[in-house]
Amino acid sequence: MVAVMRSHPDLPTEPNARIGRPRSAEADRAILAATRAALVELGWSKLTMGDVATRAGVAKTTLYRRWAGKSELVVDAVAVLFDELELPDLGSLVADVEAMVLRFAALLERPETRTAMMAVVAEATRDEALRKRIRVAIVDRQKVLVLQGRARAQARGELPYERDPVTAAHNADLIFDVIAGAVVHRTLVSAEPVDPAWARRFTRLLLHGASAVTPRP
Amino acid sequence: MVAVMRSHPDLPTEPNARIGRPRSAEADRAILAATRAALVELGWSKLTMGDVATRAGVAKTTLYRRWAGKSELVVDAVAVLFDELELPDLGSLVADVEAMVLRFAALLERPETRTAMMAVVAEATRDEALRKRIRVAIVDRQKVLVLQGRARAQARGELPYERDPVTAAHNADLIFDVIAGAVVHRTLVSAEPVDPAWARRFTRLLLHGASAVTPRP
DNA sequence: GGCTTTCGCTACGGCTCGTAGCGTAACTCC
DNA sequence: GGAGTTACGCTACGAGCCGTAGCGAAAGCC
Repeated sequence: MVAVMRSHPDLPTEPNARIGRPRSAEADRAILAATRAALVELGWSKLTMGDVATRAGVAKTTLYRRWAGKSELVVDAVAVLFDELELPDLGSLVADVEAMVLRFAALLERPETRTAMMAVVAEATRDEALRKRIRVAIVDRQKVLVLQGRARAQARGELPYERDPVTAAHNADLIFDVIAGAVVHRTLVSAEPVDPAWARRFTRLLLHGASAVTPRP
Repeated sequence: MVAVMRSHPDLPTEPNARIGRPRSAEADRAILAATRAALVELGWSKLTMGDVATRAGVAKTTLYRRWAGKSELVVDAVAVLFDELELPDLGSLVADVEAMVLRFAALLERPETRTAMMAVVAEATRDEALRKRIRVAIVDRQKVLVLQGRARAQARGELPYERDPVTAAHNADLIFDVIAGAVVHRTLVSAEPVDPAWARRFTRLLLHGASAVTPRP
């Protein structure tokens, strides 16, 4: 997540231990924290590199030595928040999904992530490198949770084991897009809260389908 | 969709027929078209008001007389594209949903919408007025399609009629967030194509649930 | 001590923003 | 036809941010 834009890769010496003055890890910490603070106070669009540098007590040039621009910086600043996400084990697939939805939504409702996520994804539509950065720093880590949840549910006998690995991967990707997409859309586009009642309705829909949301009399 | 920021509402005379030089409808057309062209060529972040004005053959001040800023302008410019969305009647709920998903995805894969949608939603997280503008200009019109689809499916006997109107509204909102959210997430975050195969898998999941994506032997 | 890299600082050209001020054009009401 | 009102194109401007260059000093390796 750190260590970006080094002038030239490790050709001369062995991979670890480069020469010259090392980069201050403390500065990294301060910059990322300052970025999150600025996101909360100003939001994505009014956040400027100069302001972040001032908040962090660092020169503006130091920022540009490590991050190519605002988008890359914000991705790294927000990514650590997603690392706190964990899949709870509540004994049943329904309970696990519901809890996961609520945790994910709580994260998206924080002002930092709320204003940052959509913005960086928007930037990424025209920037392949940024897209990859978002994927490895944020998206892929969430997708792991889906895989964990499925494995648990299969062990419990709540979901069938898939024989074809291609189908299995397809299903995992699909379910991930549905869960993340629905929560994001509800939170950021519809701008309505993801409360326990919504999580319950959504989970019911996800597991049993639209035909079952209102059971026939 | 037009007619914004008029200096004072129609107090003196009757509602229609205001005094003074009327606004050029041709200019509106040219500006919105220029905005879409700029979105395609430059993308959201590099689009500037001055550039749009030049493309449209209009003075920059004319833009600011009608739109408060970039976000509002782009919302209106993209909104007309969503008006082309229609719900096909293919005889079954499955076929209708699949077709709708593909049409919606095709719209999101266009360069104009691709770069614009996420960006304006990101701006809207800190701007209630902009959020409302997006809702009435884009979101609510799509939600109607869900209501249409449900009505048809109910008439066909594919979905149960809901007695409680509150539950009915909840379900419609939920299904809307799931469909739109999943397609948007797949297209813009996962950055993978929504092809007929994906649409089929998604529709199956939506209608019958995760327990049914891989039928038990 | 030599070498290399990072750091803070200052300064800069370039771009975009959003507005003000003007004279002119278009339209309505009397 | 004239008076009143609003929209338009144009120019100019201060303000803010961007991203970089150039410097001397600091902090590590050989």
